[in-house]
Amino acid sequence: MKNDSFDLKEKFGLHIKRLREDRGLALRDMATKCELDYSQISKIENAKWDVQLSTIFELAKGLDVEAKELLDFKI
Amino acid sequence: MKNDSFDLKEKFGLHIKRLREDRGLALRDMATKCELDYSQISKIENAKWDVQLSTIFELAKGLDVEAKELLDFKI
DNA sequence: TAATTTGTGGCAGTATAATACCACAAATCA
DNA sequence: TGATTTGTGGTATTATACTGCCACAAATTA
Repeated sequence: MKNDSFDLKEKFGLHIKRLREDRGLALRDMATKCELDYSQISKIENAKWDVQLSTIFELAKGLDVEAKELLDFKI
Repeated sequence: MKNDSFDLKEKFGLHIKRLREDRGLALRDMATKCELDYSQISKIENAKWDVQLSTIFELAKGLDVEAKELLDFKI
């Protein structure tokens, strides 16, 4: 895996978590809005995975945002 | 894999290819600017892979754009 | 206190992204 | 024409994302 130095996964996970909490969504709520298991989302937020493109688009569905907004954070 | 219906990988690949060609970069040129093999980039452009987050950021380095711009296309 | 909600993390199995090569054909150029 | 550049695709191996489930503790609520 690349980009390990500046901990991309961690920044991404925190960004997702922030967006979710801003919307007052529980993991289980968000999971009902997309094709992801709530435990998956938890793992993503906690930087366990280097998520794939299709997963990013699912997260966007769950958060009602455009996918590109999910990459809008400082690395 | 999710999002199969609207062919996310294909749209993404075409978007990458367009950005690269707009910059007059050959695959081998672009590959020198990031931690990707030129044959990898070819496969991504041709929708062979559901790329990971870290790979998206590498592609962005190779194209001198912000990662979020790589998700800025219509699905 | 009791019941519910919430987040975390474990598990096993499957699919596939990533890596690092290389060969080849077609296009481009000298 | 001959040399170089360019894109495509093959291969074998390794790592890990994903799936779907579930148990648990802590926090929240009634």
